[in-house]
Amino acid sequence: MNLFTDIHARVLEALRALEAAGDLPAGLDTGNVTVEPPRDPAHGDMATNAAMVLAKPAGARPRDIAEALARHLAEDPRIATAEVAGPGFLNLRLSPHAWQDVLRVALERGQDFGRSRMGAGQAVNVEYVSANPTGPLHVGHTRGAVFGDALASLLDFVGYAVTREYYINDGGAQVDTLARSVYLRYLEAHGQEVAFEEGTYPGDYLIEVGERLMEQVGDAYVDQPEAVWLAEVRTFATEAMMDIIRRDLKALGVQMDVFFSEKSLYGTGKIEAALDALAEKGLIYEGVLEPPKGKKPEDWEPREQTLFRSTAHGDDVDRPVRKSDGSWTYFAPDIAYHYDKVRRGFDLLIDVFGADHGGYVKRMKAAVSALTDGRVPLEIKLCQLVKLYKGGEPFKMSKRAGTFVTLRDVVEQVGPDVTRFVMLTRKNDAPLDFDFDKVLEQSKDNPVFYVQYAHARVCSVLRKARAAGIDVEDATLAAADLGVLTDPAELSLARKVAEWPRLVEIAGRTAEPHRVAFFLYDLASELHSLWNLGNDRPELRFLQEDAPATSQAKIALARSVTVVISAGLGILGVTPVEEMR
RNA sequence: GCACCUGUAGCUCAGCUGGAUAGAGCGCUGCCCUCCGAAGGCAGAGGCCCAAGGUUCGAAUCCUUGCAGGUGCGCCA
Repeated sequence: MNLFTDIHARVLEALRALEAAGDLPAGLDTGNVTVEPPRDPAHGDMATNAAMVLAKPAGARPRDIAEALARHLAEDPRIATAEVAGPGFLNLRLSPHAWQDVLRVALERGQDFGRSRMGAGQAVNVEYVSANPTGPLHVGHTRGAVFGDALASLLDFVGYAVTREYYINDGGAQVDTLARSVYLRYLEAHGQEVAFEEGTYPGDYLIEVGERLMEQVGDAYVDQPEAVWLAEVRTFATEAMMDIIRRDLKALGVQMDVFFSEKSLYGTGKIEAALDALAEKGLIYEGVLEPPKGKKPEDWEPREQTLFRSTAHGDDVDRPVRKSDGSWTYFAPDIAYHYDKVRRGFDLLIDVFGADHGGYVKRMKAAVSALTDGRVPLEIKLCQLVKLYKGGEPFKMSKRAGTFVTLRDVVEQVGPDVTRFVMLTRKNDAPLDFDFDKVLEQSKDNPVFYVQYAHARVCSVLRKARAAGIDVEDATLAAADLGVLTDPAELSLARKVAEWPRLVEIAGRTAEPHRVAFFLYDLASELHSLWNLGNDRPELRFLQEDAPATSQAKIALARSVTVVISAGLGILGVTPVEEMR
């Protein structure tokens, strides 16, 4: 149930009636007709631009159309008044029972209030995190993980069939480096002195992996040449790292459906098959790239490589899929991976990348566009950097200084709920400040607290009502007579609740989960505002001790707010709290 | 040099994919507790929406150009 789309449909119906009556020419394009909440609430509950959009094609004056439309709409019982205003807006004011109905629906549907069929069950694959299995996840990955996860939940909520996927980069040379580094830790576990030279990973996190390797193989690899152990240790090390990564993701509340191994693309003909598919379209050729202008690499020399004609699909230059020594570039398995996703039947692909991979967007889109002849869209969401602060002071991340902040550090210090909410209080393409102290502050500066507080306040009212012997089960509240909710402050809050279904659809359409976080903040703000009015005006308090029926109506309003808050927090992956501590 | 992202209140940012007089929080100035938890609320001041053109009934939003900041740019994944 989305009151805005309902009224929108009603407006279109009225327009068709005007056409039928000859008041408007037939066959007008109503695609641009909108029904939205006006910026200024004084203008009413909803406004439609229909008259202005249609004036020109209909060859009529906007105000005339608006007035004719107003006469039709006034017949609808949900619409109290329809007034023409400004250049031709039609401002609608809904009758209180329209809003009261929304509250009833919210209580009846609970967590599913606002669920939409917008996605029409289309299969969408959301790929996120996809960090190299060579080290633990850090703060940057954390943002991508939270964003991707919330986006996946959001799309699910608006009616897509979502698959959450992690691409393991276990195919390249960095896995050999990982294996060698683990081997050093393994020798160390056997009591040897080792040195971590340039090109190895000296991080402490590999100590336990080396120890586990020792437990498993004893001294079998000690003082043996690489040929003996490299392949085995590579597999062991990647699996060990993926265990760590999975554990960290779990601590953050992220659960993947699929872990896809890059390695599985090698030696199986999958890369070749993907490139063959491109070759069949004449998009693969041998050639030499021009050096980038302005910033020419020191050791530039022309080389003949196998290239993908990505410029045919919107890229700026063609991209190599094979190095000059004949081995694959990173791009080649990536093409094969996306080809695989396409062949698994997804209608839409979404990749969540870090901002440092921005340069990769066009070629990846070009590849998918070429492989599917443009049938399967690939949307790439870039997450900007996270800037860390502690007590207002910038907090530099440095491996050498030992201030390498991992996902685990963050989650252990502030908890998964706070981490997730804060990471979603900014657009994905804007940089994010994360202050370890401020995010834990219990004040209204802190949006996490503010939203949770609103939820907890209502829970507290419910507890008190039960103690007073009032039935506040959702079913009872939904059946209560909500007609007593007529105060402007109460209707204003109900209006906000009614906006939720519309808001999630917008958030889903734009793939912007941060909109949910901002909406919850606004909603919480409205609740706090009404709550505070109760200080001076006792009749606005949710709990009316001597009037159970009135209490039920008012509590129904409050409860519907928490229904939306917990649904919204659910999308963000945050657990609502019942009381503050 | 090129590509992508970002320029909105003193600060940090929203702005519903073109709507009416541009919003919130912090900070600043004043109010409101024998209270349903004030861990909060109310009011006020504060704007050339980076700049200049264009598109149209209408632009912070779309297009062009410029300026500023960030990110990236063939054998790194």
